[in-house]
Parts: sequence; structure tokens; C-alpha cells
Amino acid sequence: MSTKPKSPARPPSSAVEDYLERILGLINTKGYARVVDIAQSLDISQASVTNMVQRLDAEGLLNYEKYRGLVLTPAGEALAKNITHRHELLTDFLKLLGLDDAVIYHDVEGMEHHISPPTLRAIEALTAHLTRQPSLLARVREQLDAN
Amino acid sequence: MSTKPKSPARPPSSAVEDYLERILGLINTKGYARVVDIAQSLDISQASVTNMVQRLDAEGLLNYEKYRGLVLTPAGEALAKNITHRHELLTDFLKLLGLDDAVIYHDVEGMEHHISPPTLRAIEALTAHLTRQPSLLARVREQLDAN
DNA sequence: AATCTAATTTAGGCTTACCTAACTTTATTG
DNA sequence: CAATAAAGTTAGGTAAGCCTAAATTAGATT
Ligand SMILES: [Mn+2]
Ligand SMILES: [Mn+2]
Ligand SMILES: [Mn+2]
Ligand SMILES: [Mn+2]
Repeated sequence: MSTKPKSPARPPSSAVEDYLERILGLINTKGYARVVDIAQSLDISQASVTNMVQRLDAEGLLNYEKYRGLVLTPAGEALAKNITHRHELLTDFLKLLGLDDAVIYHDVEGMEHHISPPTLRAIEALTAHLTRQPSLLARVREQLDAN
Repeated sequence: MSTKPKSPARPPSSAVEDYLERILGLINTKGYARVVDIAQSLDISQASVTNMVQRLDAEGLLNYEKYRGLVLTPAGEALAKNITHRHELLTDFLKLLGLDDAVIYHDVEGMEHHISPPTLRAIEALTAHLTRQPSLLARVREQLDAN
């Protein structure tokens, strides 16, 4: 059987992607993701996190037991890994250009939600090739530092 | 005297940037931007456009005369030119990678709102240098076409 | 000038995604 | 094991951005 389409199945919102990305990150580093952890990590109130977690449960992206905890479903984990991949690839690309880490983080956190698969693949390929062209990168950074 | 800060002066939302960008575009191509033009062009209802236009007037980004028309203020025009610049630069960059026009348009329309000045300058410099490296670009596109 | 039509505005609603304050449940600890 | 503290939930709100339907205004047509 195929996965059941809850509705027309809109693409996940930026907020949903950010929650899933962070939940996966917390699970990978702490072993679990409690409401209070997610709230601190995203700088959002616990009440808002509870609300979103219940919604993600209803949408089949995670299993949530009230007052207990949560685990990502296969669908939720797939989305989480996907957004994480976009985040990492964009970060790698911008690092090549010698940008400040804080700037990179801020911009990536927004842009990651608007990159389609073809664009992602293109930037991935470009990043790989640029890594083998330190001379070109050096010239780019040189021009940037000159202002 | 300086321009008056209406409030803490948050950065313009993506919606505000999209409206301003489109209004400037319509003025540049048709000479004017009526509510009905903006609505058609953004595929948003006329009622929503009226609402936003009144808000942009209140925020000092354009001057609106009810039932008549609108003109961008210097502040609104500056913002409009700025977002337009981000749009064009990102488009130029992605065009280098040989992506489909529709994909480029879609992704740029989202990403343009999340690019800080340093990142924009870096991509600008990279685009300039890549333009002089057709061989590298050819290799990148080659790898992309191979899947 | 009265009428018809296109453009615009207003009124009333909806959804997403956040908030604070108050309450409940679970975990810790003396 | 009762009391306190921490975590989580619920209730009630807000603001941005959108919508449709029902006025209203302006411009064009007879
Ligand atoms: Mn993000
Ligand atoms: Mn991210
Ligand atoms: Mn846009
Ligand atoms: Mn744009």
C-alpha cells in the first residue's frame, strides 16, 4: 500500500522543516528531543512547541505520547534528513566563499526552504568542482576582502 | 532630519518585498501599477492588494490616493530596487549553472528574501569570476547532465 | 444625463505560527 | 511518601496574509 495522503498534501512549511531538522539534530546529539529541549533550541515557547508537536503527530511525521516523548516516523525522518542535507550543502557552499559563520547560519536557515532539487544538485556539483579550484576561490575572496 | 522610524522598524517581510518588487516592475514596463495589475501579476485577490497598498502607504513606502493610483516614495523605491537587485543577481548566478528558467524563477523568488549583503557580494564576485571560467562551468554542467 | 461596467474598497473570515498565563502531570528530593 | 520543582498542556490572544461576497466609486456608453 502507498502512504495515505492526508489532504492535497501541501509541501511542508518552513516552520515544519525547522522543527523536524532540530528534532533530528537533538536526537542525534542527546538521544532524545523533549518539548523543553526543542523550545530552548529554537527559542520558541514550550506551549508553541507542544502545539506543533501535536500537529506533526496528527500529520504522521512523528509519534507523540502526551507528557512522555516523541519519535520520528519514517516519513518524518525522511523529511528531517532532507532538510538537513539542504542545510549542510548550502553551508558548505557558502563556507567556500569565506563568509562569516554567523552570516552563513542566518542566510542558510532561510534559504534552505526555497531550494529545489535541481538547484541543490547544481550547487552541489559546483561546490565539488570549486573545491578543486583553490586558485579561483582565492581570487574571489581577494576581491571580496578588497572592500 | 532623518527618516522617522514608525516603530522598532522591522525588516520588510517577504510579502512586502514581493509587492514592492512587482510594483516597480509594473511601473517600469507599463508606466503605472494599478491594484488590478498588481493583483493579476502576483495572482492575489484585488482585495488583498488594496489592503497591502494601504499598509505600504501607512508605512511610508508609497503614496496612495484611494481609487486613484500610487507612486513609490524614495524609501519604497530604494527597497524595490534593492530586492530587484537581489533577484537579478541570484538569477544570473543560477543561469550560469544551466538550470531551467522556471526552476530558477521559483527558487529565486523564495531565496531572494534571505540573502544578506555579504552573501550577496560573495555570490556576485563568484558569478563574475565563473563567467571568465567557461571550462569549469562546462565541467559542472557536464556532471549535472550525467544523471 | 442615466446606465452599465470595471475597478476598488469594505466587511467578515480563515490559517499559520507565534505568545502569556493558568493549570496539570511527572520527576525529584528531603 | 509528601512536598516542591520541572516539564508539559490548555485556554485565550495576536498579527500577518490571504480569501470571498457585498458595497461603492469612477469611467465609459448610449
Ligand atoms: Mn530554516
Ligand atoms: Mn537549517
Ligand atoms: Mn520573492
Ligand atoms: Mn523577486
